[in-house]
Amino acid sequence: MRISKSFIPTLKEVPADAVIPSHILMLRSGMIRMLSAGIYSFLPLGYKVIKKISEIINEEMTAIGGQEFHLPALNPREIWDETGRIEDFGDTMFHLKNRDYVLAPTHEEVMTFHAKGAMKSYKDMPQIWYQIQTKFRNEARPRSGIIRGRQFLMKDAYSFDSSWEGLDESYTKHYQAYQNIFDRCGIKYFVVGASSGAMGGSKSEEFMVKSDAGEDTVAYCNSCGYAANVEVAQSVVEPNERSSESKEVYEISTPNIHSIDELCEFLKIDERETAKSRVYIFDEKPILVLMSGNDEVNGTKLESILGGEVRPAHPEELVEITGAEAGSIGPIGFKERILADNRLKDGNNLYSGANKTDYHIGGIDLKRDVEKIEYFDLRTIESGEECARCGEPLDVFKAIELGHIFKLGTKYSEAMGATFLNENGKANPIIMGSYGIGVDRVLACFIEQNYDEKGILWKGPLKPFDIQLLGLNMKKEIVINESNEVYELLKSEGYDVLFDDRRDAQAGFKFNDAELIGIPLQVIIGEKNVKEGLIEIKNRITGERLIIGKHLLLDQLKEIG
RNA sequence: CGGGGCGUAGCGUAGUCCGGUUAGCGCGCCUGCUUUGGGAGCAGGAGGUCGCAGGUUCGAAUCCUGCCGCCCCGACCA
Repeated sequence: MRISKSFIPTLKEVPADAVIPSHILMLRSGMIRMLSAGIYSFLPLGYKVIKKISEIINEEMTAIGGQEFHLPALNPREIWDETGRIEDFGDTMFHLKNRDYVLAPTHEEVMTFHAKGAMKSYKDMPQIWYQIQTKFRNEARPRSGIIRGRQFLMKDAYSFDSSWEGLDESYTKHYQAYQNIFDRCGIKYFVVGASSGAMGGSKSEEFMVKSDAGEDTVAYCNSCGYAANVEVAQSVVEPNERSSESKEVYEISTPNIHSIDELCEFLKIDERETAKSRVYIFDEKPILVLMSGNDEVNGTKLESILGGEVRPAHPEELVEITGAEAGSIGPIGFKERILADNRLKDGNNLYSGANKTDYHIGGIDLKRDVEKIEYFDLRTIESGEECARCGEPLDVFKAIELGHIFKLGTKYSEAMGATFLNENGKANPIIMGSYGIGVDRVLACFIEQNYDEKGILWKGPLKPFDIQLLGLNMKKEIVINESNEVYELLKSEGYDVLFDDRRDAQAGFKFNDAELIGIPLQVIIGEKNVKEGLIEIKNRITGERLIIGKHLLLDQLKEIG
């Protein structure tokens, strides 16, 4: 493709609104442009890569028996009412104003709708159906360029099985297909156990990419490979030691002390001698959650223990419930349910709030003084804690979710009445799985993992072109002729070539553009070399230059690769 | 949704606190000449509802009010 006839609007300067590398580079290299917050257009160069990713996904899905669909983004509200997910999604779902339609954020409902009545017999299954299409979510805060948008390209697959063993098989197939897909794309990733959240179902795993731009936090053990979203991650934390003697409970005046750090500073004590209180509302009733020191409550763990959603109590509610403001709340005298983290188990001589603003209580013995107390693993784990599997220190870092596979079970088939007849002629709900990949995130993640100060470093099958051909002075007849000739030659050999044939651009300008776009191989036609029958090949990644006789060009390119 | 920042030409920005020429600069764009292996030089030129609306004032990019948009942190996130 000739650049002079293409639309590849590169930018020399960094757009003010872009912050993370992939966003900056996609804008600068002319792959995307923003239309509105979280809504991006793919320009030809960007879309070309998207299609390459899609093609890899298609091949791997076909390999496990997947069949591609094209589904409506516009959905009647009823099918979402059937599964109750209008409420689950809440404000995250887009609703149309002038007709009772929603914009689909995912496609369990539509796929189940089609499976219903079509999968009549156990003989009709297994099936794997998938699509690669735009999804819509009314994200409260889009961010990080393409990584979190209000509309995004997602591949989602659904498996339909007549038995739980069949689901296991479909799940395993997808797991393997996903590994193939990400490996082929050249993405460095890892797999974590995850919470299935509002999707429902039992087992789920996420394919993650380590990145500061990520929105998930994961724990990873470099030693044994244990990996889990911090929502569910566990570590070994021994309960605090119990002193041999319990002091009496006593009240302390602690004016303007609101945090554990302030309390420790004020009383000259260690944070492990304190019990932090958090009040949550579950099922319209308050629950006190006690944590050791500054340990953070893990909301996901709390919700799975309680079996439902919780929310933190508002400041006004705190006063109403406990009689004290935040910072002075504690277990002594708290009349509702009390949960405590395992680390506090049977602790004594603890300091906590007095349920009286600006007062704390010391000498608390949880065993003696707090009758109804239930202990659970409620902590959010931290970097450096011991791996629950092998005991080595865990690494905790941010990551981007690229893929997510779920064993859905019968949540959707039951809700929508999608049943089949089994061997005994009995109607059973179809057993489903759901498997997603953020296609445009694959692009962003690849760039996050492959760039330098000059631009993108493409390699492998995602590269938008094989070779960038630079004609350095396209006003000189000799360079024009030579580069046109080389262009035709490379094309005829099957290379996909981006030909910088711009007449007015300076050499340095072309070099910088080529490095920004980042095609792995550059073939450079300069006047001096042409006159000596020479041609230059440059490796974008290593910067290595080779000047060779023109007749050796094809051999040399084959050798490189 | 809470907190913070920003909005001036296609891009990046100065000016805004403290109101007062014709809103300035760099890049890009157009014309011509020169240059041609690391983001060219000279000359000439085009391009602005200063986010929108209202208000204060003799006078508003600048002050006030409301709204909209974008970015960052947080909350939320199948």
